[in-house]
Amino acid sequence: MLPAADLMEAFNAASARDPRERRPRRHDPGRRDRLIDAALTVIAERGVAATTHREIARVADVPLGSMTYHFTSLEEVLAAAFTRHAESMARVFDERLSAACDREAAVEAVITLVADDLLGSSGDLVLSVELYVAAARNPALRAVTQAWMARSRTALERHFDATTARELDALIEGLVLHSALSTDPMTPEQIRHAVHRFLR
Amino acid sequence: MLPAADLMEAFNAASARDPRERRPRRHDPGRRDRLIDAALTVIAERGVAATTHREIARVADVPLGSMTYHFTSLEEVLAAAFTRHAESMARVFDERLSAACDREAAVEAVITLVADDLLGSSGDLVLSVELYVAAARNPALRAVTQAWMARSRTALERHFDATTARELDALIEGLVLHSALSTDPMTPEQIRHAVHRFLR
DNA sequence: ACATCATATGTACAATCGTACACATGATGC
DNA sequence: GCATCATGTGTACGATTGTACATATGATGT
Repeated sequence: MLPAADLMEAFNAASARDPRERRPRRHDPGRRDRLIDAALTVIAERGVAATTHREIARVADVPLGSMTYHFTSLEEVLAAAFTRHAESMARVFDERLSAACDREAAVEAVITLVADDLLGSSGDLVLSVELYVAAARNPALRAVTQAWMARSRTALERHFDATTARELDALIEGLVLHSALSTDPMTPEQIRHAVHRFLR
Repeated sequence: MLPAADLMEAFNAASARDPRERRPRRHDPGRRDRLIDAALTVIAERGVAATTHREIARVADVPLGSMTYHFTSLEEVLAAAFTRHAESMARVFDERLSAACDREAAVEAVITLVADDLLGSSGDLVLSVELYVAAARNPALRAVTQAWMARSRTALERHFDATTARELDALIEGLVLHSALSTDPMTPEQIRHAVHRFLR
């Protein structure tokens, strides 16, 4: 066990440094990327409303000034963060569906997508809803969501006709959102039932 | 045409009163209700993030102090506003479905619900998504959404079995949200097609 | 008539915010 | 080596916020 003095020193160095001493300059390439990730963490945990320069900087453990150096405004941070989130979501979508070789496999891919990927991480779900709200009032973010939706629809069209793809996309959206907001989320079996019913 | 002086006077009286003169006291029963409506207006137009005491007071044309008199906190305002919104939505749901006397009419009711009621007023849609986000971090609001979902499901169960009701509820959610976020919203015909396909 | 008190109004205050900006430092190209 | 400048760091400032609170007024019951 460490002496109390050492604990205090470690504590100060890690999080609550003595404000009188300047923190050592760090060589930190890719800090901008880390800040975007930190922004996503904050948005998921606290919401866009609580996402401030200072909070992101605290999570990323960088001084406040670093935010204004890497981003010209808070809007730019949010745009970068949501763009990364949408890209990440779309990639999962692409991968699942391009791995399916026939229609039956595609149906299974959709079920896995909803039950595992989308409902599995509550953080991603919250991020998506936060994005929807933010997009309602920010044209740049609206473009992000539309690109994302177009991409997921295209992925579905590898296996389904255009009309089915669009309807299925909506069903997925509904199943995920509805399930996530409910006290008793739908089980994978219920998801499977709903998808099969629609595609039967 | 009014003289400029009269215009100025009207302007001052209506919105930008001379701060030196105290505004006349108004007998205003039901002001609390009006404030909740004003809050809903602000949330729909500017978002929860921009919903402040001062902005609501401005929209309702009451002094700031009136907000803190009628509500102990901003959270209470939001809770009251979203509760009213959910109640209003649920009522529409109830009315449409209780008016249907057989299953065929119920299907038509669902289609009307989505295509007309839900997609018709973009304000209500925005309010719903704002509520979802707010509910993600506020237990009181989560209870509001859950009560709302339970009620709409019950309304559907007047005409459909429990499993179908739940799946249909999710589909409705997806169709509305998906359609609203898209550049080209689904047409009533497309909505009809999707619902019929699911319930066929 | 008049006292009471729920309601209405105006203002102050500390906290927090986005952003600007001055200064420090070391990686990099020459 | 060494100058340069991209990057890192600390701090200040005006604006806005939620909330508290002092004061004003008229509807209501007696």
